[in-house]
Amino acid sequence: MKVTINDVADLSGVSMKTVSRVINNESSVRQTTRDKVMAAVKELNYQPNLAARSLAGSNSYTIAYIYDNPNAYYVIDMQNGILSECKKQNFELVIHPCNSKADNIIEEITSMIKHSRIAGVVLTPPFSEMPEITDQLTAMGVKLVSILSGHSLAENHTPCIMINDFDASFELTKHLIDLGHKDIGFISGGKEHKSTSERIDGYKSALIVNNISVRDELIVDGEYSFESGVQGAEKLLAIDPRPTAIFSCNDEIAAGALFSSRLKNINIPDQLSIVGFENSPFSRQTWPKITTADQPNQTIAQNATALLINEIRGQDSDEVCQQFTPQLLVRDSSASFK
Amino acid sequence: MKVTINDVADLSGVSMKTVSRVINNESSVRQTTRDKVMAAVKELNYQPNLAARSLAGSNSYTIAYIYDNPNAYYVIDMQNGILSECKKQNFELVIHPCNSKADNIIEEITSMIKHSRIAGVVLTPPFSEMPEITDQLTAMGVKLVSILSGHSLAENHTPCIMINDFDASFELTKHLIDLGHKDIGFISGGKEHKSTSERIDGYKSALIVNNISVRDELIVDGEYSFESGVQGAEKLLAIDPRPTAIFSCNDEIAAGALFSSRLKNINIPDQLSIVGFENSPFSRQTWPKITTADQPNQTIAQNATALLINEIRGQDSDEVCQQFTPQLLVRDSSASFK
DNA sequence: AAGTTAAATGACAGCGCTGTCAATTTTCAT
DNA sequence: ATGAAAATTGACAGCGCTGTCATTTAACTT
Repeated sequence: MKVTINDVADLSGVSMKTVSRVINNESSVRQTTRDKVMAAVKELNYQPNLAARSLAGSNSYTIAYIYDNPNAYYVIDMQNGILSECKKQNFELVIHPCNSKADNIIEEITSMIKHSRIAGVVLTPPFSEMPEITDQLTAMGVKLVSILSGHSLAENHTPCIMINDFDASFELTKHLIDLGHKDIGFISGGKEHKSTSERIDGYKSALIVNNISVRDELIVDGEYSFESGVQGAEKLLAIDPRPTAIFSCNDEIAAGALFSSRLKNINIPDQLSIVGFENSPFSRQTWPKITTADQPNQTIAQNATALLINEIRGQDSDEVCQQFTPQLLVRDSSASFK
Repeated sequence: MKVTINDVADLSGVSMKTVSRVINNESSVRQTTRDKVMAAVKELNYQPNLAARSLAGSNSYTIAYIYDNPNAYYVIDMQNGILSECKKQNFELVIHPCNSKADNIIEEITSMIKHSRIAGVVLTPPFSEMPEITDQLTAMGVKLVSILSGHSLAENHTPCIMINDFDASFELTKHLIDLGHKDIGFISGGKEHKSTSERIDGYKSALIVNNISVRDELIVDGEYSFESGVQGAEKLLAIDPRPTAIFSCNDEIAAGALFSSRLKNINIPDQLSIVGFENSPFSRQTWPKITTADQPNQTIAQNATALLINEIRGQDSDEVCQQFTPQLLVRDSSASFK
C-alpha cells in the first residue's frame, strides 16, 4: 500500500541513503544511478513521508502565516495565495492568528515556531512593521518575508513585498483632479498603520504637483471603519464651501462617507465624488459602486511565498524584493465636477 | 532547549509511555499520576512533536477543514474555532478551500486526504449537504463532523452540529409580531441553501401560530447578497399597502433593504422595521444597526472539532450531535408599529 | 602499473513518539 | 488474609527518513 524509501532502494538496487540523496537533489550521485532511482520512484509512485523527513532532518518543510487583522477579506485572500504556492512547492502551511497587542506576543510566536518546526514565516502588517518581531525571528534563524506599505525600495536584504500606497494614492487623487475637483477632502485611517501615512503623502503630493494648496482642515483623522467614514464625512460636509470630492483611506470609510452623504441628500456622484482604497467587497456592495484602487492581495501573497521558499531553499535569486502598485479602478462614485 | 517527552518523564518520575498516555488523554491513568505529569508538562512548557507523533502512531493527528464559501467572515470564524480546539487537543489543521462545483471535486478531496494523512474532516455547507461527498469520505474511513442547517435532530450516527434556523427564524418573526407588525415581508436567500428553506418555514410558522395569514406576495425570491436585498426591498415596498416590516434572510440582504429604504426616504425603524440573520459584521456597520439572530460560529466550530476529535480517538460519547439555536439580538432597526 | 586522491555509495544510529505486550500494583471477593 | 481479576505502568521495538562517517569505486598521477 504505502511505499517507503526502502521499497525504492530495493527496486533500484541501491542503498536507502542513495535514494535519499536523489530525492533531495544532492550532488555526488552518478547520473546513471540517479536515473535508475528516478525510474523506481516513478514506477512505485513514491512520495516521501513529510513527518519522517522533518523528524530525521534538521530542516522543515513547513511555513507559517502569522497575522492579526480584523479584515476577514484580506486574511482569506492572503491565505489563498500562500496556500496555492505551498501546494505547488510541496510545503505545508500553518496558520496562526494572534493578537499583536498581547504582551507575551513574542513568546507566543517563538514557542509556536519551535513547536511546529517552522522554516519560514509570512508576515503582514502590523507584524511586518514591528522590528521587535522581525528581529527576534531573524535571530532564531527563521526565514521570513514581509508584506508592507512603502514606496522607497530600501536596500533590504530580507525578502519583502512593498505595496506602493503612495503612488496609488497619487493616482487616485489625480483622477479626482482630472475630473475638475479642487477641494478634495481626506478621511484618514488609523495613524498606527504605515499605509495611512503613505496614502496621505500620495494625496498631498498629487495636490502640490497640480498647484492645489494642501488645506489641513480638509484632512480629518479617522480609523479604518465604516463609523469613522460616517463621522469624517459629517465633518467635511459641514465645511463651507464644502469639498466636492472625498478621498477615503479605505473602502469601509468610503462606504461610511457614502452613507453619510445619502442622509444629507447629497447625490453621489453628481454633487460629490467619493473614492475608496483596496477594492474590498465593500466597494462593490454599495450603490453606487465605489471608485477605488485595486490591490491584488492573492497574487501578492503568492509571490511573497515564492520568495520565502526560495530563501529557505538557499537559492539566492537576485530578486529579493518586489513592489506592487494598486491600480486605479474607476467605478460609479466619482464624476466630473460641474 | 527543546523539551521532549523524556524530560517530562524524568521530571515527573514516570515512564515515557505514561506521559504519552496523559498527553493523549487516554483512560487508565491514575488521577494522581495524571496530575504529576501535567505539573511537569506545565513546568517545562512541553509540547509534543507532531512529526514524531504521526510517524510513530498509525493514526494521524491532522484534521482538515474543507470549505467553499464566499463569505470571508464565516470562514474566518470557523477557522478560528477549529484552530482553538486543535491547539487544545494538540492536533494539526490543514485548510483546503475548493470549488464545490468543480467536476473532479471528489477526486481532489480524496487525493488531498490521502497525501496529507488526514484523520478527520470538518464540513460546512454546501459540502455537509452533499451526500456524494460525505459517503465517499466515510467509505475511506475518514471521520467527519458536519455543520448544517436543520431542526429535527435526525437519528444520525455521524457527528454533526445542527443550526436550528427554524426556531431562530420563528423567534425573529415573533419579535416583529410582538412589536405589532402584521404585514411582514420576507426576502429569501438562495434556494440551494437548506438554511433558506428552514428560515422561510420558521417565518411562516410564526405567522400561523399568531393567526396571521401567510401571503405569498410578501415572500420574494433572492439570494444571499446586498444587491438582492436592494431589489427585494424595491419589490416589497411597491406593494400597496406596503409591509411595515421586512425579514431578510441574512444581514447582507438586510443591509441592501436598509439602503433601498433610505433611498425612498423611508425612515428605519420608525416607518419600517428590518431584521437580518447571522450577526455578521455587516449588521453592525450600518446605521441604524440591524436587529438580527446571533449565530456563534466560532463556538460552533470549536464544538464540532471537539466532537470530531472524540470520534477519531474512538472515545464513544453519548453526545454525537448538538444543536444550536441562533439567539435574537435586538438592535436599532426594529421598532413597534404605530 | 602502482600509488594517490577524489567521487560515489552504504552501514548505522537516532530524531521523538506510539503500539504491543509484559510486569507491576491495586482492588475486590472469598 | 489470600488469590484472582482488573487497573495501572513500563520496557522496548520501530515508524521513515537524514546525518555522520566508514567503505568502496573511479579517476588521475608519475
